[in-house]
Amino acid sequence: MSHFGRSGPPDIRDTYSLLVLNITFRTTADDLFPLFDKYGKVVDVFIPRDRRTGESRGFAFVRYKYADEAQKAVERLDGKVVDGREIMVQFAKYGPNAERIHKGRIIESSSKTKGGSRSRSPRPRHRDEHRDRDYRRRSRSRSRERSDRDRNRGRERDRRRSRSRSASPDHHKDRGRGRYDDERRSRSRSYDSPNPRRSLSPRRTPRNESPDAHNHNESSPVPKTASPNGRVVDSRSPSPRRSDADE
DNA sequence: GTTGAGCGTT
Repeated sequence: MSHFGRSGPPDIRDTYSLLVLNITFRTTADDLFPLFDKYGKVVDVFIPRDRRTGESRGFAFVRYKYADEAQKAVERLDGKVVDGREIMVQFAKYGPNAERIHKGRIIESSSKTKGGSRSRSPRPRHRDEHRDRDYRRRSRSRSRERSDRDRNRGRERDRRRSRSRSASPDHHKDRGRGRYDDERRSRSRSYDSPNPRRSLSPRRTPRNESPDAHNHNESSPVPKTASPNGRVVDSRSPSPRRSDADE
């Protein structure tokens, strides 16, 4: 789905994929193409977008025809400020089919049965990792907090993130229980009180006519329960007055 | 209208 008019990947037989990160959400392939094409022959520029919203995910894939040009583009465009945002250009590590990529080129996994785990290098060496690492670590800390907070209202976003970076497999279990627990707690706070009768007592609304007020007092829609003491107790409204008198 | 770690489409 690039501006080339071709559907899907054009030809990945001898192309070198570059991953462009930290780009703006409004940056399109057309904006990156002229930038990358100046440093070499760009075969295709693809920007993954969200299936539902269709918004850009913040990164793009640029495929070069030659590795040397791709390498040059990486060193040239990496760190370049595009649209007011510093982009990060690096060789793609993973292919479209989850195939491993070596130096940007796709390597057939069937050729070699290498049990290379993707999480082997969570943070490949960067150009300036001595200070970049600390900077990014701090930045990610804030992100994590924000993500955890936003996860309460938007889980789909998180699901999209958890493609390979799944935090912990225990979350899927805790999620269901935690959600129910939250509801139960909320319910408990709302209804269950240290003293339910006192809670309902202050709810005196003489002017506010109850839903059953228009039903006339002769026919009460609410059955009244007679206490052993002989006192009539309303099962729906536990007699605020009596409660007040007793207490 | 927002967001900011990461790896991809017919």
